[in-house]
Amino acid sequence: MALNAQSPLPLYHQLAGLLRSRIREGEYPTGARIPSEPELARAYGIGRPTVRQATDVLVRERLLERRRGSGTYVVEPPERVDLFSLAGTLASFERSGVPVRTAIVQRARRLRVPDDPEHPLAGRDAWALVRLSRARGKPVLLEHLWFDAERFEGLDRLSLAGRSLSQLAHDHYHLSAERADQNFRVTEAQADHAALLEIAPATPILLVKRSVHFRQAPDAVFAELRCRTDQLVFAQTLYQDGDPGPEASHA
Amino acid sequence: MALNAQSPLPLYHQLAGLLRSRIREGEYPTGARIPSEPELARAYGIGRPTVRQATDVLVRERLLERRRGSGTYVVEPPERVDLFSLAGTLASFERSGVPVRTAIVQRARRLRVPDDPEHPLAGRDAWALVRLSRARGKPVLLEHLWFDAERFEGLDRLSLAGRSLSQLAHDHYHLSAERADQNFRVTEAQADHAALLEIAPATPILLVKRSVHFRQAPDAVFAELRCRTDQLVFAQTLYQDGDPGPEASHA
DNA sequence: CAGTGGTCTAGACCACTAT
DNA sequence: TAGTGGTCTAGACCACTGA
Repeated sequence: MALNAQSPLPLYHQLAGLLRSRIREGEYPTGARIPSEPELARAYGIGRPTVRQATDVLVRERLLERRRGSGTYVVEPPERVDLFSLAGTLASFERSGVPVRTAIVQRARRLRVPDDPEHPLAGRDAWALVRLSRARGKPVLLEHLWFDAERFEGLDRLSLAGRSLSQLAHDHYHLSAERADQNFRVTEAQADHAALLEIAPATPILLVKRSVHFRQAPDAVFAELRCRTDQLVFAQTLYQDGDPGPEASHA
Repeated sequence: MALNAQSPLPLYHQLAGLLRSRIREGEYPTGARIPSEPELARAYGIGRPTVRQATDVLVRERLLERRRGSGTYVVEPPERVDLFSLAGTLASFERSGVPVRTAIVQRARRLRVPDDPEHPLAGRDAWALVRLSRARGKPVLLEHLWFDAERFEGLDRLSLAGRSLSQLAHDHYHLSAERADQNFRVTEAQADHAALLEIAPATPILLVKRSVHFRQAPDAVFAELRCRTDQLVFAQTLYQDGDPGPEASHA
């Protein structure tokens, strides 16, 4: 439970991780106030600036929120964009009462990715799998995913059902997604995709191509998402980076 | 040029602004190294932690990049998502050699926004305007924009042509966009929209509805973007918030 | 090797919130 | 008024980069 000053991992990072898991495990539930900065500093025998550095990380992750004069609080559900799917969207639907169920259509198999100028893994070995998500009994999202075979050694032996793939990448491979490039186009569904999505062939659907970048490995994951926007509206929230917001308003 | 310790604006924020304008004005061009942290601290008579706090802001804005042992450098063009349009996309096309031209289709006029559950300004007064963007001579993006009339008092008297609307909001109204919610659907173009986009009526297009939130004013801007993805692929980059990245790799 | 950013301490004063 | 977060100082040691 204590922090290790000898560890190569900085103290503020250790503390951030500690607080993060306490929040996830419910010790500090949503809306709760975490111990004050001086308290944490005393408790862990570190300086207050180091405590702030740790909570800074979590504030930027939108897990914590500071209220001057009052305390630091655990914030409402993250509502983050999940870079591995449109799961951010789907999760928000779950909350609104519409359950979303995701099933594996095709288990992970290793293959050589064929040539495709838009596919960052083209010509390399990858694990490929296909998932289908349903809401209100209707299929709404078909995902084709490719994972760099070297980076994700042994992916086929992991159980993927019902697990967040970004969580999996983090826990099993110590990879954290940093950035994703994606683009949007309207296309007509191919016959096989249409069948899975239960629509007529050539029905226009939303096609999103997404490339996920990790700090240690750019372009390690690629995904094609096909969305039935007649059944589910796909949403996201964008945050403008930068200013944590100064205390005073400008004159 | 000096910092003012009496100002209600924090020192680190003043310094961040100073550095930001020097970068914009070309004093520190792309790729250049800015003065070291100790140098800046000496030059402005402040502590090094305060200098770091200032450059932290710019690092999060992706304007600066730190290289340990070497220095802090001005980073390649921002490539940010412009919350007022798909201009991030369009700008990147500009760089790739495809010029994009935007014209006002309908000048700003004040109106009462009709009822619409998806329109955050419904029932309130707003400035409404319409823009059309072309690439390679073909229309690719039709934007309907609504600005809260109270927040954007006098918007009709400003010249909007060729100006970034987020720059305008910042310069004239001291509003900086913080967050945007948006959703994506495939729809069939209405007759009037189809005419402007030079496509057949009922052609499927991408419809993006976006609500822009400011620190001081949530939901002050709303936009409907209609995109011809057959001509231009709409792209964006998402950044995972959080970790600035610790120094050491984990064991 | 000198200089850089990365981390950390031990204080300090302030504006603000809750009571 | 006591406690909170917001800002700031003046140091320190370290790992790393580049000449």
